[in-house]
Amino acid sequence: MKAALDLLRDLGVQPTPQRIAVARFVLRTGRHPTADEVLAHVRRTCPTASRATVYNTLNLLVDRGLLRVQVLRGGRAVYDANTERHHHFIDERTGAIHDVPWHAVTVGGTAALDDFEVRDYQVVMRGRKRKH
Amino acid sequence: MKAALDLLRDLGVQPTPQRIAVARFVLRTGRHPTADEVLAHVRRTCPTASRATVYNTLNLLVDRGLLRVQVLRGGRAVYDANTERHHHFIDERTGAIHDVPWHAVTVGGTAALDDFEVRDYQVVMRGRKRKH
DNA sequence: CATGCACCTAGACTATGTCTAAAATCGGAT
DNA sequence: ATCCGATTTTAGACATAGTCTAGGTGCATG
Repeated sequence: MKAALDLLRDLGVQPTPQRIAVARFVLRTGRHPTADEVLAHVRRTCPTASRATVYNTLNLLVDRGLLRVQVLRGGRAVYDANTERHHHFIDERTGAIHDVPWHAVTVGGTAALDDFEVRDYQVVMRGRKRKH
Repeated sequence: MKAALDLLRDLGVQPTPQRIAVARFVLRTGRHPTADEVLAHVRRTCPTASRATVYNTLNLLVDRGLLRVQVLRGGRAVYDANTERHHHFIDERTGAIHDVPWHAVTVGGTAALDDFEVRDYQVVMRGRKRKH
């Protein structure tokens, strides 16, 4: 994983401390943080960071394709650094969201739907994460 | 489809005019209305109906299993009278949500996931509805 | 130093949904 | 019919997520 600094530069975006802090956190974590979780984390190194800046930066990264946004956890938007196609598993107990690799699940029949031209899809699963 | 009045009685719930109006609309429409759409419709016959009552009644029907709630359309909850298992197709242009019959799409591999015990799942598709 | 530009901040604003206190209504007992 | 307690409804306050705006800061350039 490239440094957040370089990633921002590659986008032609000024690498301000606020943007670096957002990018560092959200692109490295394997979790699926909400905007407020990002804000809370960014404030640890950048205490005056505002809500608007965090949202602006997240939306910027989404626009540029480095990040995906999904409305999953009870109607809140979560940001997902995994931009490859994948499915999602939501733990009923904890609310945690886990990525499921694309090829772990097979889906058939979407091309045969008469009424719908399917351009994208994903499987959203719910249940319990197994302990090992 | 039974009358809304009888459905409410079967649930052991007092069939007030407000509840009947909510149930009639939401259980009969094939669309996937948001709470505000339900409220707007209910007010046509029951102009003083309040937001709280609509939410209370919708949540009641969800608890009793007559209705499903999904967070789909841009983070808003939509209510779905189709409580059978089915998938969803979201039209990118209009935002309209369409039901896709369970057997129109096949999903495999969910049982073989090592880390997750999948209790329920659905395929969420996006694209364009075909015109006929 | 003055100007302009990109950025950031605080807070106002909107929208969805929940909660509360008080008013209205219901059903049963008299 | 009337009273009473329980349920329901209402209006509005509140909570939360997210967007927008006005103003301020800092930096580069002339």
